Amino acid sequence: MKIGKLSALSGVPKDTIRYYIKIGLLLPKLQGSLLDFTQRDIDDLEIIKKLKTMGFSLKEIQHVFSLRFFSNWVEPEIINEYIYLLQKKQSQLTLEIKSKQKSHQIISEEINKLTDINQGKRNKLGVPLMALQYLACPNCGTTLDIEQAKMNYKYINSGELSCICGYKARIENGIVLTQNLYIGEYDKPDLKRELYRNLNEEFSIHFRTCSDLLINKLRNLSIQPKVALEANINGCFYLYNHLKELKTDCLYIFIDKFPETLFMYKELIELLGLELNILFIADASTSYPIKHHCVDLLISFFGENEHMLYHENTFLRDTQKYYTPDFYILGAFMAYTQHARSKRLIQKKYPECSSQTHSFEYLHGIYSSIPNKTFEFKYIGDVLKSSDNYAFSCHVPGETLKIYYFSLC
Amino acid sequence: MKIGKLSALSGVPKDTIRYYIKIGLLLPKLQGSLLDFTQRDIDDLEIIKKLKTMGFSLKEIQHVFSLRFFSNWVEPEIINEYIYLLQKKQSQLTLEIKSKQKSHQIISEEINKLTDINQGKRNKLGVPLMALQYLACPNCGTTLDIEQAKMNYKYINSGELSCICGYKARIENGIVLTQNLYIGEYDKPDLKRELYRNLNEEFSIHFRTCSDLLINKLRNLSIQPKVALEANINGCFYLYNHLKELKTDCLYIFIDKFPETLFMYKELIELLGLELNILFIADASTSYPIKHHCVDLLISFFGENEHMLYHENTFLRDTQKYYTPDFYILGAFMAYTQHARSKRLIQKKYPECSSQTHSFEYLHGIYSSIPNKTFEFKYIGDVLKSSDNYAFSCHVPGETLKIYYFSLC
DNA sequence: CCAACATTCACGTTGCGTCAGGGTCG
DNA sequence: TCGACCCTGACGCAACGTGAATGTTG
Repeated sequence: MKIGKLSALSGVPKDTIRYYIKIGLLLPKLQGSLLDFTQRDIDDLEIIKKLKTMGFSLKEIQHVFSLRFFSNWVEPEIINEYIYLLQKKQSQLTLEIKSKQKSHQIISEEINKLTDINQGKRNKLGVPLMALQYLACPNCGTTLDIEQAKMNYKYINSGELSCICGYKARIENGIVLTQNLYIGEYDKPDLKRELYRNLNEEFSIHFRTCSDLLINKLRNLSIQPKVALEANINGCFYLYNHLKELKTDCLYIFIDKFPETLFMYKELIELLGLELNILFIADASTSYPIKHHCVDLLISFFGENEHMLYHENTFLRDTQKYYTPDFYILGAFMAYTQHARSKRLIQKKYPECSSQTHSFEYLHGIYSSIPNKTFEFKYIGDVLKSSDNYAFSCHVPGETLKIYYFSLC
Repeated sequence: MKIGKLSALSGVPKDTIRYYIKIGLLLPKLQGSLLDFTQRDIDDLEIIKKLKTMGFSLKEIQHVFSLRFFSNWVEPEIINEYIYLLQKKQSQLTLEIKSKQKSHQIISEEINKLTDINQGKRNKLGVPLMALQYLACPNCGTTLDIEQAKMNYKYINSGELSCICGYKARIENGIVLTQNLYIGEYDKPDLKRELYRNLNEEFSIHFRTCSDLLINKLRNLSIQPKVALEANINGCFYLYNHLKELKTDCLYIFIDKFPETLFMYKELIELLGLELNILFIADASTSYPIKHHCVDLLISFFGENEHMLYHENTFLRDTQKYYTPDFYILGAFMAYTQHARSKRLIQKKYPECSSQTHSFEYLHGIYSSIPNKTFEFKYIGDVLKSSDNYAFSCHVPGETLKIYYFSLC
């Protein structure tokens, strides 16, 4: 009988049979180079199957086979040894069963804990009163009037913002909505946070490494910021993952072109029950209703990558007017080499894209040219392949996407 | 904190921690080339431990970590996904528990079956009546007288054998005991069959391969033997492992220098309940109380190796007178190369040993010189290392012990 | 200067699965 | 000549353990 037939007969894959032969569990005859199985081999295979269902390893089965082969299976000592093996295996199984039951129970406890988790305090957020001093008309720079405001002791929930020059905006659900809506067709709000679901391992590790570097830098800053800004949070929202570590005496301005994205994150942040001052602004331009020269920290976690998909210049240049003289930037950036095909794919997919997209040299040039500031960066690693929907779905597998952490102080 | 401290603190081996780092589960800071762990790493490690006790694989833990890292652990969708993972793991555990319980039960059944096994019929053996025609005085070749015999319809259990020349032997417990007792000090009866316990794998496989070849040859012989002989069974007893396959119309003569060994095997064989004609002879010489020219099959399964430890010549030469003209031999032999140190160790340990011990060339020469016979052999494989107590405890590890199957027809 | 740490690298474990590359048979 | 078999050999997985060779620190 050839191997195919034995396999069909016994239900054991051919490779497995060959493996058993290799380790000496089965010793079929050879006809030339062909294996030739007999009834003995069929019987042996059945015994192997049985011992395997009992939980024996192949090595242990070897041992049983050798007992069997050299003993006619009648010698009391041998039978007793076999029974001993069986009993040992049984008690081993008992232990394993107990351990698995324990695991089962621990999981039950964990599930119970989780169903409680959302019962914690919930902290409804809005435009913090302390943020009002930073609001200003983007056209004339004067303070904005507020009408029909609904508020509590700490937050404004809704109202109408206006300037004598005619600029208008409103607060809805605690979020500042300007009249600069995104009308492009090349981006959509990521309300399911899918970006964070399909992270491949390589990217994820570099991502977290950057993240660690950034949070450590933030912790050890000699001067703590008063006003921090993170924009383009639909693309990647760094501070969201570190809210618990943030100081409460700072104003955090989170800007995105999609109100939906902001609403989503606001609700999620409310679940955390934190006492943070957060100003959410929905605006698709770079003319924000905030005062000039008041932001002293910019978080740009792949923010420049995102920004330059829709603008020719860097976010830094487009928003330069908002920063204090001694502001600083912490961020991360991903870059392709100059002539990477991935780059051209991006430019095709995003027609508004900068000609300098994903160019670290360009970023370096711009950031280094800021007077009185030091641009520092660290090369973190390469990603050779991105998951679908990631890196803007334009990463040609095999091309190196370099990940950088940087700071401008 | 350095790795040693974290290891001591958490109870997780250093190598394991390093492994977790390698696969990106832990991402500690680096200080030069030294790892520097913080509270975050301690927490992560605790979570890993917990998830592992729940039965998650490291890859699954990776996934949980990524959920945790990117979600603040409050987003309902993420929490639900985690709960889903937990539940999936639980049902997987349930399946595993059931499977193990099944295994446990199967083992119980097997143990029950085994306790019944020895209840089978038992067949008390003795000197078969049909063997009497082959008994003869080794001195004068005449038939032997039997006195004070105890017997049933088939076997003689005890009695006194004598020849007019003065030769004496007796039957005790169904075994023929001559007056040639082993008085040497270099061998002992192996009543625990320890030889077969410590077989290493390599040897075992070759052993079984030889065994298969031999039994197949035996099955396919054109002329079935009438009288088969196997001696030196204390060293290795081939036919014992194949009794169920033997024809019942043949006389099997099993000879050994130790009555104890024969008694042991006789009892074991009785457990099998077979209807075989077996003549057990205890004799330390090669002058057996059997007729000349009556044996037509000799089984020499490493028998020559054993014999030549105590005799200068081969067993074949020493017992040539007992064979019919058209007898044949089936056997196996193990050999060292000419100047192997293992060989010299054997000669030191067994001072009565042949100068040609373990020499396949010598065996080949002797066996090939038998007129009208063909010596065929097959090289089976090498053994580089023998277990303790095996190959006469003289195998220098690394030296090749060659295994041969052979036949003389 | 030595011991006690640390690092990287590579290979072994178990029970196969999965190619790649090539042979043989009808 | 093609497909259906067969062979050997190598590599991969999980979760580390175990060395060896080679720093680094107190």
